[in-house]
Amino acid sequence: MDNAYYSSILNEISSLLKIKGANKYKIRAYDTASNALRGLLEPIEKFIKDDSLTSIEGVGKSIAEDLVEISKTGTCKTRTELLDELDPGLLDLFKIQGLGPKRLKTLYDDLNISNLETLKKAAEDHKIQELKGFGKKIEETILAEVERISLNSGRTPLPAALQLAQSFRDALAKRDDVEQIQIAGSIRRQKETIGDIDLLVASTSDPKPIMDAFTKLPGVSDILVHGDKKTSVRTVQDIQVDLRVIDPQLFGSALHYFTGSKEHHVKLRTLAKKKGLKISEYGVFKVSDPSTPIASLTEEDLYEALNLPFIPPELRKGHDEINLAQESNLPTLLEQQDILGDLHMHTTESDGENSILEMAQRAKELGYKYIAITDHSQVLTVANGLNPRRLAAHIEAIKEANEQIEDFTILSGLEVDILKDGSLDMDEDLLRACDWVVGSVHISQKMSKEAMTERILKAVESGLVSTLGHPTGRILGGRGGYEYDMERVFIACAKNQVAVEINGSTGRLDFNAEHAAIARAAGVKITLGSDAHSTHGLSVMPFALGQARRAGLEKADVLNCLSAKDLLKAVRPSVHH
DNA sequence: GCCGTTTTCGGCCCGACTGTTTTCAGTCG
Repeated sequence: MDNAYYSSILNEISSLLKIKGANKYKIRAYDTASNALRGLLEPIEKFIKDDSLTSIEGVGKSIAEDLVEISKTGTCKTRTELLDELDPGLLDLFKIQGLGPKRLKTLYDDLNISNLETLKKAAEDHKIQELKGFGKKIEETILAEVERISLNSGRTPLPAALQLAQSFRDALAKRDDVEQIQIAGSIRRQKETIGDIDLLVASTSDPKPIMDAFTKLPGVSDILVHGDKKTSVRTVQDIQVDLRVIDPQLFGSALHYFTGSKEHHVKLRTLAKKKGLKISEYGVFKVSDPSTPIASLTEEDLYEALNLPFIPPELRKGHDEINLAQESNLPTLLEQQDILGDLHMHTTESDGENSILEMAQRAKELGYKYIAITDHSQVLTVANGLNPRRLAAHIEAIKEANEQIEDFTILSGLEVDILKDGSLDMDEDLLRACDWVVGSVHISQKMSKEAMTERILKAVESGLVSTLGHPTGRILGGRGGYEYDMERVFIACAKNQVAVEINGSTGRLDFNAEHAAIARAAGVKITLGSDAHSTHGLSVMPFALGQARRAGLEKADVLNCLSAKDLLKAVRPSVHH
């Protein structure tokens, strides 16, 4: 069981406790612990073995006992007792906007509503509006929400959400009364999937016309909230967009508030309180003087008022970033200009749309010093993968192209398939002849965890692979990826000097930040690759960068920060000696 | 339920908006 599983169980307990009407701080304790587990760099089993669960911030005696039980049985008494008492179908009802724990409890107690079906029936029969605290409007909302949820649910991949956010941002930026506009929320934190889009506008004029215009933008299907300071709409893609308009003097504190995460705010505001300060979207205030903010213009000012260094948005997860900031141990995050090359791309030789030279020229325009050309190997017939004869010729063609471009290096390479038995889909001497080899699993993804682990280990131990390409195989918002013992693979990668990739292609973002952070902690180096299939595709690198930053990676962790020469020395010691 | 260079008991972030109210609870972020 991975940490995400433990985290999800605690989260479920929290939801059940809410319906039960438990103490809200007890509920929060389960939420806090759930979030803390997501930030761990080592498997929970390790903490259990060392009897050190309570060293995790937010995990005390009770939750530690729950976790031990979960490791043995997959569940725990706290959870099973709640499920005996409450219907598990209730958990689905949390997706309905406007229904929180209190109203859900009323519906459950008074009308025995415990799932979406019974909820829909009761709303259609107009039973709900008769309940105390409910009315006609809520009943209508419920019906609309049940319909919406059955059609669509879940989070939107970051790349798609960013595109939508930018279109809203650009539309509003044209207005004269909009002095400044910025995308905040989980997009700014580079979360790989997005729940809703948050936009912040700075304006000295009346916010109302701005918010009215916002509700009338193309693509808006519903207006959810329309107040003096905040407006929320839903788009035709069923994504919620929140807009807040604020005085420019308060932009920093508002941006900070609107960027989140919620967990970061709770921790930071608790710290502020201990210092006799109060933080809100309107600034940092002394408790003794709640009328004049001591910081509000920039986020830097806000952190400074708390005697902290600036914490980049990507790190604001409510994990250990505030502690690190207090100790001056925050990582110096990787920047775009630190990335000297792109280490995964395709050309017309397999399934790409552009030539070697076209890719190189575009990469040079983007500011890179080198690229690796990594077309597919032969088993991927659908992608026109290369057999040994064609690869030999391709290596020559890459060398020729390299002669035709100045102050730039084109590395010859291959994205070689890791076959079902762990062997590599190419002759060994040709793999040795390549500068750079991305080893990837594409075919036969359905196999047992044990077999997949052995398969990948064999490739890692071959000494021929530079980096593992899109290491989980997951598709963002699609299939979940194959399972294997990541800890064992990381240990082997560190030992054999094999890196792991953060693949920036918009459908993948694989590894994500959480996996990359765990890999780094295990001593594994990271590579970034666009997996571009055209010159256009080279521009997705910021997504890989975003995951790297969210993982807390520094220059020293990422091989793309090395020169082409040093890069090759960092991997495959038996090939490059 | 968790936590503690103020505390092992008594706290636990802060504000906007809506609908159902007659001054506010519930929800959301």
